[in-house]
Amino acid sequence: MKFSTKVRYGIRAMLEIALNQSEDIGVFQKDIAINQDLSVKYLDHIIHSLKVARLISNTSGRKSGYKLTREPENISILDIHNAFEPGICVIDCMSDAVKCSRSHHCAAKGFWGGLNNLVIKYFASKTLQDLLDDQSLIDDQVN
Amino acid sequence: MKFSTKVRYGIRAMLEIALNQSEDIGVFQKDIAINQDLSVKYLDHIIHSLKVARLISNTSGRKSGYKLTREPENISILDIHNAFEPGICVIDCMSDAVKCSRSHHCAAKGFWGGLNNLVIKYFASKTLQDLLDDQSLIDDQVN
DNA sequence: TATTTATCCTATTGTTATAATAGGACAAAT
DNA sequence: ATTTGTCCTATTATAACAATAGGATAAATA
Repeated sequence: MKFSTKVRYGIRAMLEIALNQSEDIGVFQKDIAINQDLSVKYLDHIIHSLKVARLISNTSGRKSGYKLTREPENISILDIHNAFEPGICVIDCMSDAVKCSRSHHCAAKGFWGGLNNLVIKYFASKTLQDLLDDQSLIDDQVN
Repeated sequence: MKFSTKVRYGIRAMLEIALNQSEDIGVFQKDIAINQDLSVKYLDHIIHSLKVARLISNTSGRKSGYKLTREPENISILDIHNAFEPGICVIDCMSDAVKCSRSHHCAAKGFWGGLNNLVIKYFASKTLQDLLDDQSLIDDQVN
């Protein structure tokens, strides 16, 4: 059970934008790549997904940089996750397209369903602002 | 984020044994395969892992069938999970073999760590007996 | 003792999802 | 006119996982 690299990088990219955006200018893809040790090319895909999900934008085109479309406290980690995945689903027979013929008399179904709900709830409860607060604590410790 | 087929089948195999074992005789691999729609050959691997983890045994050799080594209320789903996986680890940098050089100043670390603990706690809190109880409820509904 | 057969063991193949790279088009800024 | 940050699509690598396969072993039983 592992979360994908895209989700992990997506969170880091969002953090990077949140930390470095300012009123007049956003954050360049290149700078995100440098600060987060990612290839600019690979970051292409990450940025694209975040844009499609309308979590970031670069309204005035090139050279404007990327900014968050909402306040960090209004962006949940579930929002970020779902920019890359169709949703949270710990096993296939949890999804709508149920294949398992035994699902109606499956004793394990309740167990997996409970886990799925737990994970969704956790992702939904944490916001980008929470991670920014964590970042502040870390930075304080260093200084 | 998906749990492996082996873990899912492992839980089902354990349920099958718990439901059908008796004082004098255990459950045959072949019968588990038939009842759970799995190939006998694939079940080989599942059974092997469960044996190595000492969750089941067939002490008197062939024809004795498999029995649980402990009471269902003393077997957690985490025990079953860990018969197939080295442990629960939602992202690689959670593992002991930490590769990520940014881990000491990573703002996302707390988020992932919290999730990891949550999932472990859930797996540890549920026992095979809980699933047997669920099974009883399901069976009651049918009758 | 020969045969059956459930289990045991190891190797191999098939399959899929993911990670990452690559090449170039486009359009705004200078 | 040229630069360059972004945009778009295709392709390749890679690795983990799912599943099959073939045969060895040893206990039961005929």
